[in-house]
Amino acid sequence: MNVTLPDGSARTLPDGATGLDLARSISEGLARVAVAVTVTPPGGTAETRDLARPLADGDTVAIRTFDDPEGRMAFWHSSAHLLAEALEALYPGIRLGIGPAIENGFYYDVDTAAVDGAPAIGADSLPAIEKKMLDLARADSRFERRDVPKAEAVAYFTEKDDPYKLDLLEGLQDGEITFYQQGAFTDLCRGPHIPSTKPIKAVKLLSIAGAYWRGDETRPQLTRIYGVSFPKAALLTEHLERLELAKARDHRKLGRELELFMFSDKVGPGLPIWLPRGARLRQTLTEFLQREQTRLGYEPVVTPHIGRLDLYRTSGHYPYYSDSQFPPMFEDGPGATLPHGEHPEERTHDGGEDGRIGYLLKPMNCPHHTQIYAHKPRSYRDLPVRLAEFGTVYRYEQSGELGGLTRVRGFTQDDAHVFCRPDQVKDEFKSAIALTMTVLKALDFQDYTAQVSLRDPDNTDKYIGDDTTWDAAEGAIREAAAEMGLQTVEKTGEAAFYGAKLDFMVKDALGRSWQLGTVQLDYNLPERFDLTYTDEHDQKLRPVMIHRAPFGSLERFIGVMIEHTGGNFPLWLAPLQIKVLPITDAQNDYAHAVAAEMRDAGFRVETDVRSEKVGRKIRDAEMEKIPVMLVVGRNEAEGGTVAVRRHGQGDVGTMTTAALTEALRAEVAAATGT
RNA sequence: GCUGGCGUAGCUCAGUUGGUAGAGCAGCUGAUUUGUAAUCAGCAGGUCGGGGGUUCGAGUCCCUCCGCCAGCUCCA
Repeated sequence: MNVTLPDGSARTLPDGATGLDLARSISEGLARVAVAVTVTPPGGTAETRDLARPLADGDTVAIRTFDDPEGRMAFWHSSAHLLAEALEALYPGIRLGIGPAIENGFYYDVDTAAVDGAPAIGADSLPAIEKKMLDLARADSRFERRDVPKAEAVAYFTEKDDPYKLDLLEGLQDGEITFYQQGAFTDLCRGPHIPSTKPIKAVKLLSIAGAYWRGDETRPQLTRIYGVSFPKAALLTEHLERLELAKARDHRKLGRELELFMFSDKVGPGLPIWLPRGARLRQTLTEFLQREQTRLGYEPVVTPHIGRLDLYRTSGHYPYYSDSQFPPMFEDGPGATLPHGEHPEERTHDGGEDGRIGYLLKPMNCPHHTQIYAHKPRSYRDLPVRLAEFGTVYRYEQSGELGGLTRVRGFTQDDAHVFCRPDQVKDEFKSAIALTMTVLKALDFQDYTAQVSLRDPDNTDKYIGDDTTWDAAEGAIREAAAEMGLQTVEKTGEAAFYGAKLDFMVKDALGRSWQLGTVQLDYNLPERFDLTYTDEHDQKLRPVMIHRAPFGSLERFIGVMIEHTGGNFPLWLAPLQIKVLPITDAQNDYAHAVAAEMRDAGFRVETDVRSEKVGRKIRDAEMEKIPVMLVVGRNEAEGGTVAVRRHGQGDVGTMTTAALTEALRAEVAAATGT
C-alpha cells in the first residue's frame, strides 16, 4: 500500500503496516521519538491515532512527536492515565471521573469517598503520587487499545463500582466504545495514546482543586489533580522556569511595585483603588479613546451611579441577575440589612403594597442610556445617536471569582450605545469593530481572538426575545465580522441575555483568556423601553441598539496590558515619562529648569534631587520603568543640554531640550496616530 | 458559593519538637556631592490577618470569621 507524507512524498509499505512501521521506514531516530500519527484517509477528515494502529492505502500520514501539539496531547493524555494508575495503586477503591490533556498538561478528576478511611488528597499528597507515577512509568507498560461492546463496558464499571464512568457510558453508542489498558489500569477512552509509559520521564503535579462532575454545580464535586509531564527532565525544569517568569509579569505584583493600584480590606474585596500613577495611566487611555470617539461622532453623556429598581425590571436585568447585584437600597430604610440574595417581593417593589421605593447600584449603563434616547422625539434623520460614557458599574461577583484587576466588583466600562435604523446596523457594527481593532493595535495587542458569542439554543429561557430576532442578530454579526476580515471562533451559550456579541479575547500572563473589547447587537432593549423614531412617512419605528466597549473595562484592560508590557509602558502611556537626575546638588536648579521646560512641552516629569550618586538615581528610575532619564551634570548645565538615557537601552547621547522635545513628540504621535 | 493552599514590619522573607519576634530593602535623621543599575552610619517600625479556645506559657496546636492565591461554577 501507499501512503503520503505531509511534504507530498509517497511511501510504499507492506499491507497492514502501522504508524510505527512508517516511522521506522523513515528513520530509527524518528521511530524512537514518535508518539502518535495524524491520519487523513482519502476524502476523510484528519484524526490523530495510536502508532500501533494499521494504516490504509491512500492515507496521508503525519508522524507526531512531543514537539507537535497533537503529539503533546497524546503524551499528556497518556500521563493522565498514568496518574490514574498511580492513584488506584495508592488509594484502592478510588473512583475516577475524566482525565484529559489540556493546553499545558493534564488533569484527572477523582472521588475518594469510597476509599477505605476516605482519605482526603491534599497538596502534601502530591509528591508521593508523582513518585508512584515515575515508578509505574519505568515499568514500560504498553497502552493497549481494544473495542468493547457497550454491555461489557457497563458490566466492567458496574463491577468496579465507578458511577462516573457509567454516567459517561450512557452517552455512548454500542460500537464506538474503546478501552485502553496500561499495566493494571483500564480506562474508558477514545485515545490516542503513546505506545508505552516509558517516555514519561519527568512529572510534576502542580495543584489540586475541586471540580463539579460534568461542570454542573448541582452535581458532586470531585478532586481535580493538575499535572504536567515531559520526555526529558530538562524540559520540566524549563517549563517551571517559564511559570516563574510569568509570575514576574503578574499585574498584581507589578501594580504594587509600580504603585499603580491597591486594594484595602476596609474598602472591600474586588474594589480597586487607583494610586496617582495608575490613575494617570487610566486618564491617558481614556483621553486616547475619547479623541477617537469624538472623531467618530460619539457624544459624551453622564448618568448617575444608581437607578430605580423599576428601570432594571423594564430592562430585564433585575430578575435575571439579582444574585450578582449588590442588594437594593430603599428610601425609607436600609435595604442592605436584608440578607444577601434575599429580595422579598414587597420590599423590592417600587410603589408596591408598602409604598417603598428601591434603588440599585447600577450594574450597567444601558438602561440609563435608553432614557437619554427616549427623552425627546427622534427623527430618522437624527440616527445614529451614539451616546458614550465612561460608566462605573458595580456587580456582586462571587467571592471565589475575584482576582486582581481582571475580575472585580466595581469597574469602569468605556461604554457607548448606538441607536440606529435597521439599515444602518451593519455599518455601525463594522465601525465599532474597527474602533476596537484600532485600540488593540495602538496598544500592541496582536494576539487576540475574535469570538462570536451566540445563544445556547437548548437553554432559551436564559434569553429574552424571539428566535427570529436572534437568528437575524447572529447572522448580522457573522456578516459584519467577515466583511471586516476578522477570523472568528463561535461559542454557543456565551451571548448576553439580550443579544449576541462579538467579543475580543486576550490572554493574561498565566494563559487565561479574558474578554476585553465587545460589540453587541440588541433588538430587545429598544422593545422593552418602547424606543422609537419617526421615519419619512411619519411612521413610528423601532431603533436597533448596539452596545460596544473597545476596552471592555478599564480595570481588566489595564491589568492585561500591564502583563503584556511587563510594566514597560510605551512613552505615551507611561504615568511618569521623564525623570531628571542631577549629578550633584550644584545642578539641582538646572535640573528643575529642565523639568519645567519638559513639563511645559506637555510631558509628565519629576526631578530626583536626593543626595544620592547618579548610579543610584539611575537604578531607581530603571526599577520604576521610567522611559526617559535625563542626566544633568556640570557639562550639561554649562552647555544647556541633557544626557538622555532610555529605559532598558542605556545612554543614547546628549542633546538640547528642544531636540529632545521634538523627538519625543514624534514618538508619541507615531504611537497614537495623532 | 465550592475544593485545595496561603496570611510574620510598607516590600521580600527567616523564626527548631509551644518558651515570650528577626534580617535585607524601603522609611526617618545625619554625614557624603558623587558622570550612567544600590555611599556610609544611626534611628524608628510588628495586638505575628481578626476573634475565641487548649496550655504555666501560643507566631507555632484547635475552632471560627476575614482576606489573598489556583481551579470549578458564574460572568449583563
